[in-house]
Amino acid sequence: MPLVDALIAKLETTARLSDKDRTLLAGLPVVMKTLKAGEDFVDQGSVLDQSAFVIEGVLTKYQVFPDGGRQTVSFHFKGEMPDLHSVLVRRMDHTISAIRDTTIGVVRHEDLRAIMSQSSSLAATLWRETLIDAAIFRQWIANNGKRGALHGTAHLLCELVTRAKAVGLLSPDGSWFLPLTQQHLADAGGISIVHINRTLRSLRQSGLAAIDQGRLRIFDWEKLVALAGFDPLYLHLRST
Amino acid sequence: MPLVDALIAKLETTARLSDKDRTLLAGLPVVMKTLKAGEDFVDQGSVLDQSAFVIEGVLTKYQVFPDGGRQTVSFHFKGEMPDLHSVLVRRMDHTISAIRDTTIGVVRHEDLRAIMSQSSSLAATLWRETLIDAAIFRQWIANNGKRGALHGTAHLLCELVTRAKAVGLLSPDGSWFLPLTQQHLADAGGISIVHINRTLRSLRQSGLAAIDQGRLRIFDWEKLVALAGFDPLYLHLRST
DNA sequence: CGAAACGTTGAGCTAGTTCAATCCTGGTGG
DNA sequence: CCACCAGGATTGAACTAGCTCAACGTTTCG
Repeated sequence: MPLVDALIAKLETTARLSDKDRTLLAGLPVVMKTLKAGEDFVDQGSVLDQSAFVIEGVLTKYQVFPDGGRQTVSFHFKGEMPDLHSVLVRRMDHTISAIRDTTIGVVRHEDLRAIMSQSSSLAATLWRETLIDAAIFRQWIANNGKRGALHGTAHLLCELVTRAKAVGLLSPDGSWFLPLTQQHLADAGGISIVHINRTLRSLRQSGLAAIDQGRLRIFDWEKLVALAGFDPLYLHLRST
Repeated sequence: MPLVDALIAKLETTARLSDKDRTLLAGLPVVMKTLKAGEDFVDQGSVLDQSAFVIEGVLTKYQVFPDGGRQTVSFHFKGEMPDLHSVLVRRMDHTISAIRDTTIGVVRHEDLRAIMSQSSSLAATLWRETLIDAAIFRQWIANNGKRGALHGTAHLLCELVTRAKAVGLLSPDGSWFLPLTQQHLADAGGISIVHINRTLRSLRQSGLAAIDQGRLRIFDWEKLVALAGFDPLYLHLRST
């Protein structure tokens, strides 16, 4: 299976691609690269001339503060491009690293620009991806702000499961080998690892969802959605 | 002064516009509209066929939760387009309203698409604007997450002053008639109005900044920046 | 002047933190 | 096969940040 298929499949969860656009994407020169768990591959402050998409694994984007604190601002799964924005905004305000061993496909900005200039609908599709990322950021502002730990964590889980499902990462029984530790969830929510642990316990004890041995199981999707106030509209998935 | 000048001036704070792009923008059909303080002009869930930019006044973007809670996700000043993304992502996941009496310029998506198809550099400039908005969202995730009330509020003030200065909203003495009440700041930070009040008091008592009678005065920019951990890089202003 | 909106403060409560200890679980060397 | 180790998960206890309720002060404006 060609490397770009992960990217194409992801784009098709939110947009309709023309045959021409699919062909242009398929012709994109891609260099495959493997990252070790915990490896940074884009540094805060650096300038890029290439972007990457996830082929297999998980990436995270985070900021580091002067005092050493860390705020995670996104997670990226199969097919997603965490640094697509670097095509137009070259200096990075965050670090991107691999959460576990991850395979990415690297494409040069030059080549991306070339296919976008050949198809304005493809350019629009890529722009639209970054706008959906922005909508996700808006939800995360609420997760870390008004929602508070319990509702915010529930919302995050709803979102991650919905996104993972869209690109076919869930097991047939609906569970998911969630590739995140409690530390990762804590860094995303801006809360302590102790508190994320207690928040997850609360979700488990109310029979909504549980993570055990790395596997996320949703027991009561309706109730979890209600608790989170989750409306998948902002993800703009074609299937919902 | 033509209505679009506010938009053009704002775009030029972050991008270089060609004569052609400036001409295209200047030819954009704009309908001026005035909004009363507190008036919603885009509703959560609605579908738009037009976008707006601020001519004079302030807009805010916020989400409303099932329980009636509210999370503000952005403020918009002169020249900014809070719903530019609606060109590609039509259904709104948030409400936009005027904070005080505000004049906006409304442009049809159709006309925006037309000028973008005539100039790919103009299209890129507009796309880039939405990417900078996304970078601001990332900072707000941190403001409401890891930074906490004091550091997060300091960071927000640094950002707002920097943005206001870029479009010439500061008085000659460096102060600014901040068009936000403590309630607005609280909704942005996801904290209570009582707590924002105490946070501002703390900033005032440490001699960093004070808001009195609607006027924001920065006493010690260096210290405020240090407290906030503010690095204006993410705003991508040409002047810094 | 009076009303409405905004700002300020105290007091008691709740959510979330830090520190520290303990417990799994999976992997590795002998 | 087992002992050991490292990273992650879990818990208790004491502490801090932030919330709610309620009262009161101040500014603005008709």
